[in-house]
Order: sequence, then structure tokens, then C-alpha cells
Amino acid sequence: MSKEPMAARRSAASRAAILEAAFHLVGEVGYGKLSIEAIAARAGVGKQTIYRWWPSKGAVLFEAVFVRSFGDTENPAPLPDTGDLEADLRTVLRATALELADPEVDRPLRALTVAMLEDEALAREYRTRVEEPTREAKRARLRSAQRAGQLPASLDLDAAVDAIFAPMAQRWLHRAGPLTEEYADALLEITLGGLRRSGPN
Amino acid sequence: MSKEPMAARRSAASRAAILEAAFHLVGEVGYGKLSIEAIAARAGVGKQTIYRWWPSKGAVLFEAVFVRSFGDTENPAPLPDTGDLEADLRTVLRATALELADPEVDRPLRALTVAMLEDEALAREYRTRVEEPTREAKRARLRSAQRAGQLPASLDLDAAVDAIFAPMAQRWLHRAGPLTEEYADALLEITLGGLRRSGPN
Amino acid sequence: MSKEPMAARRSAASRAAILEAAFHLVGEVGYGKLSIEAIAARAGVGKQTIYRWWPSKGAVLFEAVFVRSFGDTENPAPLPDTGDLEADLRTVLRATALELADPEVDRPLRALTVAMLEDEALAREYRTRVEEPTREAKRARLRSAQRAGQLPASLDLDAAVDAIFAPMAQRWLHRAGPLTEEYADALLEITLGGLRRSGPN
Amino acid sequence: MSKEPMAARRSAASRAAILEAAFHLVGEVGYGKLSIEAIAARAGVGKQTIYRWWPSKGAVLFEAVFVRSFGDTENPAPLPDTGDLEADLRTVLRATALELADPEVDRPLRALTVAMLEDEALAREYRTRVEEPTREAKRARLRSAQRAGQLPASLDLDAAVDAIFAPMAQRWLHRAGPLTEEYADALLEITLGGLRRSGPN
DNA sequence: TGTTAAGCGAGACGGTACGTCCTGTCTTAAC
DNA sequence: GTTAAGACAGGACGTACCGTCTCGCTTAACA
Repeated sequence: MSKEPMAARRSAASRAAILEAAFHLVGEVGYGKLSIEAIAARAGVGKQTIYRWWPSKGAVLFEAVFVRSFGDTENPAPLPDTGDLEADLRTVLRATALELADPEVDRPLRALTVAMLEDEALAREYRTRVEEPTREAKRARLRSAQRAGQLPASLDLDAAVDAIFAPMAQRWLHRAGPLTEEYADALLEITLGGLRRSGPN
Repeated sequence: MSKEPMAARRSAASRAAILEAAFHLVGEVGYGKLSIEAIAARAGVGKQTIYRWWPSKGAVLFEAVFVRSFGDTENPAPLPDTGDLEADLRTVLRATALELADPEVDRPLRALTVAMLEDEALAREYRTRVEEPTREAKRARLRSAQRAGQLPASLDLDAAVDAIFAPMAQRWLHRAGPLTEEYADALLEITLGGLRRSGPN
Repeated sequence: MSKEPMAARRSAASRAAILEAAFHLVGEVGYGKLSIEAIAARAGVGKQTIYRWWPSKGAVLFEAVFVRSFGDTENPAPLPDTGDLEADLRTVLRATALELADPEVDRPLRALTVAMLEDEALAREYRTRVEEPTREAKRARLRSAQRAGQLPASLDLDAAVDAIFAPMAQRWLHRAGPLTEEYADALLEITLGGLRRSGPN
Repeated sequence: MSKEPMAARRSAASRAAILEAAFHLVGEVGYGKLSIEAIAARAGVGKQTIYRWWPSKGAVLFEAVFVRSFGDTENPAPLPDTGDLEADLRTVLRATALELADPEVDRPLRALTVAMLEDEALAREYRTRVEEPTREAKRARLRSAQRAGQLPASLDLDAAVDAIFAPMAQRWLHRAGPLTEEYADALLEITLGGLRRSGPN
């Protein structure tokens, strides 16, 4: 299989400069005030070069964030699997809490969320290329736990993934409270043990 | 003690026309393409009348959605309390699922979410006037269940509210799946019973 | 004959403040940037008070300049008549040159000229109440000279007044050169003696 | 030596459309109600295209009138020189009278006068590019008459030009009377012969 | 190994919307 | 019944960007 012949002349330097500029600009001014004109100026690039390769500022931002997060590969890392489901999920949830609390991550990710809310095509691409692979990694860990008899075989895996991970995402999105390891632990205890027997009883 | 004398001259007709116009326009074109110019034109109002009373298009939208949802009162309805916690939460979650699936609600709410992501002041107002009262109503129902011995006294109520309601909100926001009563039920079973014993075991 | 009964309640203080404000504002910002709003604010007066009594900002300016120049009387002073036509005209022309060179006069008068160019009704009022009386005073002096045999009886008096006074006005208007006594004298020599024998021949 | 490379990309079609639109609009609504917005709309052009190349609506108007009057050349036509000064001046003055009486000329010229009164920079440009070249043409004719012994060598040429031409300009500006050939002739007789011996004696 | 077409930076173009200022009309409360 | 105050519908201001469109220049691929 050969390299795609399309886009033969595309300037790698310009592409990198554009993504770099978009990423930093969005961190400075937010999605609403991000403009293609400013990206082009910051990147030292003609506007047409952006319009030639991306359909919208949201698409530029998506790629900028995506490249930062995944580099050149499309596949997310699998979740840790030590055999201890609770410990592994705790590790992941705590790491997520820390990452989302980092302004370097928070601002572009928030901007990307806006972009996706404004542009359904972008949202679709996100679901395909980010959300679904990530979710599959989470499902895989839960499946492993099912095989180990730690979770019921009949479990609705998607609902389970939502139950474990959505509360943190929602708190982050609406800044509804601090993203701490304590919060991560409290959530995990509820989700794994159930509200009815939650708490250190 | 008298009513505040300020803003005495404000035109109630113009205010209503503006909120009405904003609500419908945002449903037609989305938040990004909503313009104050268009709101003013649709409402038959001078732009200055909008700028005089609201600091941004997001603030107009917030008030438009708020008035639609709460009318003149500030207080959300309390959750049902029949004594059966699971049944009551099921009622609420199912109703939420149906409501979020309604385009008349979906579109303005999605737009409002964008507005809040773009404008922290607006997000703060939302948390104070919408999120926190609503959350308190939810907490109150859980406290009632604690008093009835259905939930542990040591439960972290905010984490519990998140665990119950966030997954649905997240699925709605990212259109990650259908908002059905089945999904509501599956979530509730996990959250109340815990993943480890979830499913019809 | 009594004071006119119309405008019974009109506030003399407000009228004076408005004219004062208009006069000074126009000197600061020029006619184009003069606004009724600014006049009202400077005069400490409601906008409606201006709109009630004057039809346009030009009319306010006209009255402001007019009151400054003529006070309460409508009649301009007659030209000096010592019997020596040339000396009398020299006196008047030199005085005109000095007055037009004074910024306190120059700026409002220039503004008034703009107002009249923009508003034919105002121009008509100016011609009736300022230009024509002034011109009649000039004609009167020339008539006196005719009676004294210093000017031909057949002279077209209006053309003569134009010939004597227009060049100075034009130079002032277009800032085409300095308004000096020398210029006044040079003009007078040409106009009285004729170009063909002008100069100290 | 090459033509200046700057402004390379300027659209000649847009420039022409703008000047055309400005010229006609000012004739319809006058200078005060002339708006850049309306010029742009009439010309089928973006506002920015006007702001890019002209600093003010006055500058647009100046160029519009200038192009109409002079086309691409900067130089005014010389005055006729048949050897008979009086006849030549009569020709010019009569032509001026007729031209100023033409509404097609009157309205834009009056507007341009307002523009210059409001904007000293514009007035300066007018003096440099229009008034001074025109005046030089007039001076040249008078110099020719001096060489022919028809005028004193000591004559102040600028004052003489003013004396000949200003009265007509002033009457036009203030609509102080009809601009007829008779008026032109009367002025010329006074200016050349002198008031003291004016009239058909 | 020179030709040629693509991608490139630059930026003008016709537009839309911004947020501000002012217009002329109106309504209210105070005197 | 006039006044100061100021809200109102409307419209123009001058600016910022939109997405499209040339313009010359650079550069890699093919001839």
C-alpha cells in the first residue's frame, strides 16, 4: 500500500504552523473569538491555505486538539488491567480529574466542545474518531472484568461506561465543582457499590 | 420598603418581543449564527434597546430560555416523593429523557450550553439561578430517602446527584445515543444497585 | 406695542443656556460633529426643549451666532460716512479683515456657512435677516457717494457691493490667503480705480 | 524607473462605480445626508472597499468631482488669449456664470464646498490641486496683458484675480442673486474700469 | 534539466454583523 | 404646561471577519 497521491504538494510546515497557532489562540481568546484570519496571521500563512485544507475553524481546532492528544496514531491507549477493576478505574478516573483540571487541557477542550455543539458534522467525526475508540477501550476493560466474574454478564456496557465516566465530564463542563481525586473516589464507590449501600458502612 | 425605582421606564412589550424573537431564532439558526441584529429586526426593536438591557446575546438567550422554563418564579418544582425512591427517580429520569428528546427543548438548550461555555459570567448565573435550585430539589429528595433509611446517612449527596443525573445529560449533549425510557431505567438500576450486582441476576 | 404673547412659558434660562452651549460646542468640534444631544447635555436641558423651539441644529446655531452678533436688535450699524468714500470703505474693509481673522468669529461663522449650504430655509432666513440689511447699509453708503458726485449715478449698486466685499469673504472662506489690512487696501484700490489704472502709476 | 508597485491590486471597476455613485447621490440628497453606506450600496461595493482607499466621504466626493472636471489630467485649460483682455475675461466670466447656474454642476460643487469647510485637509488638497492651478492660469492671462501694456506692471496679480472672480463665486455660494451674463458684464466693467468711472458714461 | 502546474503568502473584494452614536418622537415625574 | 430625563425605533458610523478571488513567487515532478 502506497502513500496517498492526493495533496502531494501540501506544505507540512504550514499545516503544523496552523495547528499550533489555532491551539494557542483558542487558549487565549476562546472559541467564539477565534478567527481564521487571526490563525493565518499568527501562523504566517495565507488565509487560502487554511480554506484549502479545512472546511471551518472548528475543523482546524479539532485537528489541532486531536494531534496534540493522539499524535499520529488513531488509537487510544487501553485502560490498565491489573485484575483489580476498582483499582484500575480509580487510576483512570483520578488521572482524568487531574488532566481536566489543567488549564492547558481545559481551555482547548472546552472550545472543541463548543465547536462540536455548533457543527454536527464535527461532532460526528469526534464520535467516530475519539469517543467511540475511547469508549471501546473502556468497554474492553469492563468485559475483562465480566470474564473474571467481577461484573454480571448481563451488564449493559454502554450504560455502565456512562455511569462511571459521565459525572466527571459533566462536572468539568459546567464547572459544577472541583475535579479532585476525592470526587473521583466518591463517584467510583457509588457506581460500583450502588447508592443503597454507598458510604463506609 | 418600596419596589426598586430603577429601570422604571423599561418597555415590557419590547422585552417580551425580544425574548420571543431570540428563542425562535436560536431554534432556527443555532447559537453561532444568532445575531443581535436579527433579534432586533424580528422583534421590531432598535438594537440599542437590546444593548441597553442585556450585556450579550448569550444573556438574552439565557433570559429567553429561563422565562420559558420558569415563567416569573425562580423556584423549580420539587421532585415527587411517594416514599418509593426508585419509582420517584424513575419518573423524573424518564421525564427528563422525553423532554431532552423534544427538538423544541433540545435546540435552545444546546444553544444555551454553548453560550455558557463561551461566557463564564453567564455560566455562573446559570449555576446560581438554575443549576443550584434544581440540584437542591434533588438533594432534598435524597435526604428524605436517608431519613426513611433507604440511603446511607453518610452519602455524599452532590456526588450522588451527579451519579444519577449526569449520564443522561452527557448522552444528550454529545448525542451519544438515544434518550429512551429504557436507557433511563438501565442507568437507575446501575446507580442504585451498583455495577457489581447490576443486571437481573 | 407689547411683547409677543406666544411662547408664554418658554424658559429664558434654558434658551440662553442652549445658545451658549451651541456656540461653544460648534467652536470646539465644528458643524458636522455638533449634535443636538451634546448641546442638550452641555446646556443641562432635555432634548425635547430644543426640538420644541428650533427645527434643526442649524437653526439653533443660526440663532446662537445671530444673538452674539446683533444682541436683541435686528438692525446692523450703518457704515461710517465722513464724506470720504475711500477712507470709509477702507475703515470697514480693514475691520472686516481683522474680525474674520479672529478664531472666535471664524469658527462659528464657518459653521454657520455650512449650515446654510445644507439648509436652504436657513440660507433664506440669513439673507433676509442678516445679508440684506447689511447689504442695504452698504448700498446706502454708496448712494450717499452718488449724491456727492463721487460715483456715477448709473452704477449697479448690488454689483458694486459685491465687487467691494466679496473678494475678502471668498479669501476667508477658502483660506486662500492672509486677511491683512494690506490686502484690504489692495482690493479697494483695484475696485475703486479699476484694474487698468491700478497700482501707483 | 517603474510605475509605483503599491496599490497594485486595486479594482478600477469598483473605483469608478464608487465615484459615479457618490457623484449622483450627492446631487440627490446633498452632502449632509450623503452616507458611505449608501454610496457602497449604490456602487454594489463593500463599505470596506471605500474605507480602504479614501479617508472620508468628503475625500470620495472630492475625487468624484475632480475626475468629472479634469478627467485624468491635473492641469486646467489656459484662459483664452486673443489679445483683447476685456473680451477674453468676458468670455470666461460668462461661461462661469452659465456653468454655475447648471444644477448638474451646482449641487456637487456646493457639496464639495461643505466638505472642504468641514475638513481642512481636504481644503488644502483642493487649494493645491484645483484652486492654485486654476489661479495660475488666470494670473498667466493677466501677465500676458501686462506685457501688452494693458495692465500696470505693478499690479498685485492675486488681488486682481480675486477682484475679478470672487464676486461671482460669492453670489453663487450664497444664492445672493441670478448668475446671468449681464451680471458678469457688470462686474467686469467695474473691475476693469473702476467704480469711480463705472457706468456707460 | 528545464517546464509547468500546484501550492503558497498576500491581500483586495462583496458582504454581514458588530457595538456605538445620534436622530426625532414618546412618556413620565417634578415643579 | 413646560421642564429634565431618558427609553424608544431607526439608521449610519467605522471595524472585524467571512469566504472567494486574483496576483506573483517558490518548488517539486515530469518530460
